[in-house]
Amino acid sequence: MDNKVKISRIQVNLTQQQLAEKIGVTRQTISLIEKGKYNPSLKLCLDICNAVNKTLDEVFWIEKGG
Amino acid sequence: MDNKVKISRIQVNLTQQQLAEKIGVTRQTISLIEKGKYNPSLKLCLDICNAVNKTLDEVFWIEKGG
DNA sequence: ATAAATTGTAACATATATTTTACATTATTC
DNA sequence: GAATAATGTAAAATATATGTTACAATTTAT
Repeated sequence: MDNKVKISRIQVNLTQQQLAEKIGVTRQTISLIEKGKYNPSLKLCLDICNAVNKTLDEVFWIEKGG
Repeated sequence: MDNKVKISRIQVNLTQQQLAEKIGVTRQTISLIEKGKYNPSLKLCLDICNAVNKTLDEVFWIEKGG
């Protein structure tokens, strides 16, 4: 479950805490998603995208092999 | 929770049942997602995209007002 | 119009995302 | 290097996605 949440978050200068609050979710949830240990809901993905000004593809799409 | 699963599925000539089997999920799950009554997991979204040859943005991204 | 296929939906069971609380570790600032 | 902020992580509780079974409604083909 790889993604680009962490890099996207840093690009808009948000801490996990701040992003979490902005979205209305727990800091732990953000942390686990960034670590790839959660399988987040679509709604949460969309909220994250919104907060970091990117689209789903930009944050959660992983190009398949080479 | 609007999306384009139904139209995407029809474009590749799959029934809900067939899509469900291809993904390894229940027909009901597909039905409810198409109806916008579920908030699917990212993994499931990715599986669906895979099955219908589209990206996350193409299937699950909703342009905001405008 | 009838039969068959496809889809909608409901109740209950199960798996798992998310919360809460709490503490340990790592990075940052002074 | 000490203090502070930021992050990683764990256990237990809760919310909710998904499975199972079953049946109704709708669509498609004959």
